[in-house]
Amino acid sequence: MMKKQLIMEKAIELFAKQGFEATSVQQITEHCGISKGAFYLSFKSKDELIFALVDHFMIQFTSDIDYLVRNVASDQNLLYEFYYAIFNSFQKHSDFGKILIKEQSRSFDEEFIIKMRYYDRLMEKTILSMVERLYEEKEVRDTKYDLVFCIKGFMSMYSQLFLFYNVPLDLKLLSQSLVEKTNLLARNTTVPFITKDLIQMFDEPLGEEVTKEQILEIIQQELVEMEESIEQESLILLKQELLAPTLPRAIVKGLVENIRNHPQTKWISYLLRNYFMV
Amino acid sequence: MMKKQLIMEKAIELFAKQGFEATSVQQITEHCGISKGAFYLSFKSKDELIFALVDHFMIQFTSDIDYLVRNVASDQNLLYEFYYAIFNSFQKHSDFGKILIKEQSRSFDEEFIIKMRYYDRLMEKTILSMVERLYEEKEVRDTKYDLVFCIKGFMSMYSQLFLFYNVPLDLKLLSQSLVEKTNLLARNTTVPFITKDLIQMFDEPLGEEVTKEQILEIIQQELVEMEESIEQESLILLKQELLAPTLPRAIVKGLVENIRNHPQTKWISYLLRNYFMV
DNA sequence: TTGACAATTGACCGGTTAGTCAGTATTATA
DNA sequence: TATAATACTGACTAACCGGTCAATTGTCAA
Repeated sequence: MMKKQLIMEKAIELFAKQGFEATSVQQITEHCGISKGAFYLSFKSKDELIFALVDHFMIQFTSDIDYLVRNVASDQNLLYEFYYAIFNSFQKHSDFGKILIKEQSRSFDEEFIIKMRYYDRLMEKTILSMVERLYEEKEVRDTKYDLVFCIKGFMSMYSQLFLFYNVPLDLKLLSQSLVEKTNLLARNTTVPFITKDLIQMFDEPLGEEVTKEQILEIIQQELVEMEESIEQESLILLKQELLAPTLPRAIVKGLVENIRNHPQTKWISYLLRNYFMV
Repeated sequence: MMKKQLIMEKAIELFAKQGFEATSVQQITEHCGISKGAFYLSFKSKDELIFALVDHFMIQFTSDIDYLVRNVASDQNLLYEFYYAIFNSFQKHSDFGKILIKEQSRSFDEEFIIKMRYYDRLMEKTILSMVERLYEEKEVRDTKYDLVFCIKGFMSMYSQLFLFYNVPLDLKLLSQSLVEKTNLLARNTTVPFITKDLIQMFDEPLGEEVTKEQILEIIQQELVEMEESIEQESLILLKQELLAPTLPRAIVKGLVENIRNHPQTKWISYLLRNYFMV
């Protein structure tokens, strides 16, 4: 399974430079120092690779930001921390960001569009919960969907600076600047455009919640590939808890926290956080 | 030359659905009901087709918006008219809009990137001049570049609604909503991020102005393909004026106005408006 | 009706691609 | 060390691509 990692890392570099279509499997394998056949031992097809890449990064990105929004204690700093984390992530994974922008060309690929829309809506959900936490209900009741839209607009607009110019940017100033803009819009907007009705017109309800069985399956799949570690032990305990709840909430929360920083289990941590509501 | 038109129209449909790379010349010609060879009578290559498409639409879009910003009399309405025109155009040409978004995947194609960056900067210039006209210099001196960025962000964010959902949207309300947001940001922002210095770091000076000779060449090229009309007569007079200025400004302005609404001469009208400064 | 010219066709070419598979090398096991 | 299982290789295939050009069809003046 180490090969999978290697291929993904090398493929990102090439995709970012040349785009997905323009990069051949041959090029990737040469860049990895392996044969073409070896590629197909790790991935069933070239498409499976790009999907794996998208999942790998979007899962990390989405669950990191969600964790942050749930766990920054001070309302005062939340918005700042949010923007900072977003752009820090864009900066760190700029190669993947480039791929994401380029591969909007795949927007005719049904599977791809559904996948992206799914992560997009998870992010929207997170932003919305942040907005609802930060501002008075009466203040933003009618305008909060516009606000979410504007925040996403700021994110996408300013992140282009990271992706297309290799200029070192002052993340702190940028975050401050966007905090001010967001607060201005949140506290003074009176003419909303995106109403709840409008949202519902193009948002079919977010696919039914992930079920216990699905989570168990993901856990099982992950367990077979893990070596002995705190994460593995935590995951086993969480699996038992999922089958038959016995542990106190505090312990469950701690276990979920244990697996939060491992890339392979981050997603499970996110799913369990939602499932156990800890 | 009628074939060219036909190919461009049919190609847009296919590109919007499938993307540029994924659409073969064969598919295009089949969709047009012509042979593959006939395609190469109108365009030297597949690339030349996409460049022609980009030029055709971006020229119209850019010069229409620029004309509007220069000619809406009332400052009161300008911003509203601006947004309305933008989204109206996105709605009308949503197929081309989709191509534009998808073909950011061509960002490794040097020629393409330069072309797009050129139109992007023309648009930025227009927006900046609007901002400078609408707001007090002392109010937006330090924040106007951020403001331009935010306006572009609003444009790109909300235009996605037109491109990805076939929902009839209330353009008037949307424009009003964005006017309010823009005014809020313009009048209250105190923490700028994009400074003039930063702009200059990634904006090499906008390519030297188009010269008189270049304009003459474009006019000449256009004249040979034109049938007798007011536009043709105006263009001939403007050509003479360019070679030896004799006419009063009012007449020049009128002649430039005459050729503004013809798709083929719109760009010339834009260039001459800048050249004669009328 | 003829013949010269222009417009149009589609089989064809060289090149590239994703994906396969028979065979080879490596490792683990007994 | 012998055997079995696994990991890996790279030549090969079938399909498709953009682009060409000899052959065919259409047009119109004489």
